[in-house]
Amino acid sequence: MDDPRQLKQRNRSAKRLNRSRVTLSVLSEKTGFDKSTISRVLRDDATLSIRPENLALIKNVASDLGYVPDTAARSLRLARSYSIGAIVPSLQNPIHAQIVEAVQSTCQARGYSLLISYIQLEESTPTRLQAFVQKHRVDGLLVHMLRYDASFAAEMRRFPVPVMMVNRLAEGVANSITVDDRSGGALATQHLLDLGHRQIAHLSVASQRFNAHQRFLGYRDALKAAGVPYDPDLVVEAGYDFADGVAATEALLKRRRGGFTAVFGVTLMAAAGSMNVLRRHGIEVPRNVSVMGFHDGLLAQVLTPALSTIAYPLFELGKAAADGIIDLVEGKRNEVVEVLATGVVVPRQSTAPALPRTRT
Amino acid sequence: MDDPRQLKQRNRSAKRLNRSRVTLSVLSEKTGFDKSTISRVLRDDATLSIRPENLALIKNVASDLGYVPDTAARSLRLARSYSIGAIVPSLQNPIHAQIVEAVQSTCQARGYSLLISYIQLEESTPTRLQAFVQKHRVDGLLVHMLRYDASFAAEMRRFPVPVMMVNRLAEGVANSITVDDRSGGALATQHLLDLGHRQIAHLSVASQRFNAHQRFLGYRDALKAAGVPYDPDLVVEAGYDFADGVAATEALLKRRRGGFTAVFGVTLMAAAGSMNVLRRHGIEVPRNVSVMGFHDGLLAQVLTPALSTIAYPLFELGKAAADGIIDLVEGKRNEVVEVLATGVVVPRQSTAPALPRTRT
DNA sequence: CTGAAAGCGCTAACAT
DNA sequence: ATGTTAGCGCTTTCAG
Repeated sequence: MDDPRQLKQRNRSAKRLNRSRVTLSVLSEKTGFDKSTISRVLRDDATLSIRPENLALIKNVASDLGYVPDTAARSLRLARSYSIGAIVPSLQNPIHAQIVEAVQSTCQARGYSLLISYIQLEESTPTRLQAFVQKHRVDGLLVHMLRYDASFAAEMRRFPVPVMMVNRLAEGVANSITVDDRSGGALATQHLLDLGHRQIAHLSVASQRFNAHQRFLGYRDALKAAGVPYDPDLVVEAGYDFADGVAATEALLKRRRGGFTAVFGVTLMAAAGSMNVLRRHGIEVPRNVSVMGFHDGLLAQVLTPALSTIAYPLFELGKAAADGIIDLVEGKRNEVVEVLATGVVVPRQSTAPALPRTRT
Repeated sequence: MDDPRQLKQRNRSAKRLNRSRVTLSVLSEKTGFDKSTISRVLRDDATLSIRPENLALIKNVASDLGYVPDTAARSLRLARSYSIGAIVPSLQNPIHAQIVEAVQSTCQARGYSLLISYIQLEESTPTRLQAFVQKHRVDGLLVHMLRYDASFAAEMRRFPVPVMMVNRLAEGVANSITVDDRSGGALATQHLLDLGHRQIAHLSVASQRFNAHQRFLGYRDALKAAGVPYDPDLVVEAGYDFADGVAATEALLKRRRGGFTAVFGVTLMAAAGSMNVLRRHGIEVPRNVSVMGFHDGLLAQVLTPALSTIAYPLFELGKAAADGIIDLVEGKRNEVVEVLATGVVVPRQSTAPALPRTRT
């Protein structure tokens, strides 16, 4: 009864469909033990007691035959899938790509797989998210979005599985993980103040709903703390992209030609746009004007001059998100509200001490 | 019998686990029809004949209740999952991110979901890939890799599901979709030749196994066609990254100071590194030296001067890959070997006509 | 220390 | 024009 029996099943015909999967039943036939026993052995079920020799036998046969439990059957039986769903706008944005990678590796480390869906913001109605959850039986949902509206939050609460917002302020939604953009904005501004700059322009963002608005508040915090009066004329509402940085800086130059010695852009891209315009106008960076970005990335290093910026805890964000949602799923936590500290100033070539008496 | 019966199951207790799923059985109770009938209705099974009124009834109830078929049960029953696995090295690389997005949207459009796995090259043994396939029951596998070795190819052939290489030359592996890098390299070189350049340096790549080697061959093709003798001294073996571009260009400058009027980098990043070094040495781009990259992307537009480059059919690549693997899965094709044409020259500010008589 | 049985939700073959 | 049945591969009582 302990002896593995040899079964011949060499139907290696052209039909690959026929290729018999190694299931528990197969292992049962080979080893003589019951499916249920084998299942428990392979899952290291502590409640099972079995002779060490038999345990070893079963494990060996399983690994020799390359047994891999079937996720579908498992999900069906357990009514859960050991997978997490992530709603992501686009991976083109390296910020998101980096977060997603961290999420993925953390999930993997904790035995979950990650199912990514690129539902666009407009289409991401609760109904669609519900359907996604139900269809794939994901155990939890991570939502990265550019913004969200309030009615959304209400629906989120009565979701069949835990939901968590990533990198978004989420009033009304129970679980979220964000970064303290405000103190990040202050940090960036402080860096410029430390270099002696007093006329610091800020390329901001239109809506108060965006994260970036917090950076603006941090900008004001730092000015205030340094006793530098806030001048609304130095703030231009822009956006996240290169083109936004270009447009905002053009506007700034038109509005006050030369009346600033530094620019703090909301974004790497916006700052890059700014540098581009400055150079086109013959304004040298950092000699005449210093430029500071936000977020770190390849882009910052590749620009000439390399962009000074704030390192943003993207990896930590992704990891915390994955850990958070899995904790929720496993009931290890009932609520997750985390605010990560922003990173650190990464000084590079785009910022330099303010020229004394520069009042062009 | 046609009348929907009202069932009370309002156990909206704190336990969300209890929240009863809408399954075929539930629909069966509500409508009075059998599960199997409902299943066939909902899948628009052509072999089923049913009264239009009943069909409508069933469909309505299903949608009212928000029925969503359970993927796990379906996979188990059908022994397939309607999902495609993708083995990707990293999404940090925007090239990959873009391809993956195209793959994803194409899969979605054809009713498949995409399961991404970041198995690293070193870990991507056939055994691991097998396990991945078996575990998730993916119907097909898309493999993006930086390189592969020959033994790999052999194992690939007897996989339980179709496998396809994306953007890799794959001798031995049946299915692949690649881009004609060679003519792309020729195109890039031709652009510089057209501008009057004759001393065109090329930052190449070390191994012949890389795609980029094809670009080098294209470079030689174009030179030959133009009757410009190939000078090995103008070719520096580098790599894909910014730092590689920096190092290679430094080497080039040391080797022959000024003996070239243009640089063709294998990559956007390498070209960016090159521009950086050139500027540091006081060599103006494009006035003194023109620089040409390969692949298009945000990066190219953001650099100053904006980088001239070759648009690469990234989206098409992803789409063709997804379509190919799904065709294989569905038996619509038995083999997929596609080579896409490279894109087109995107001229920007980093290339300009060669100065006449520049023989520094 | 181990086995038998039931059932998750679905679909396909075979009944009516 | 619809219903019945069986079973995909797994885990969980409950019995020995």
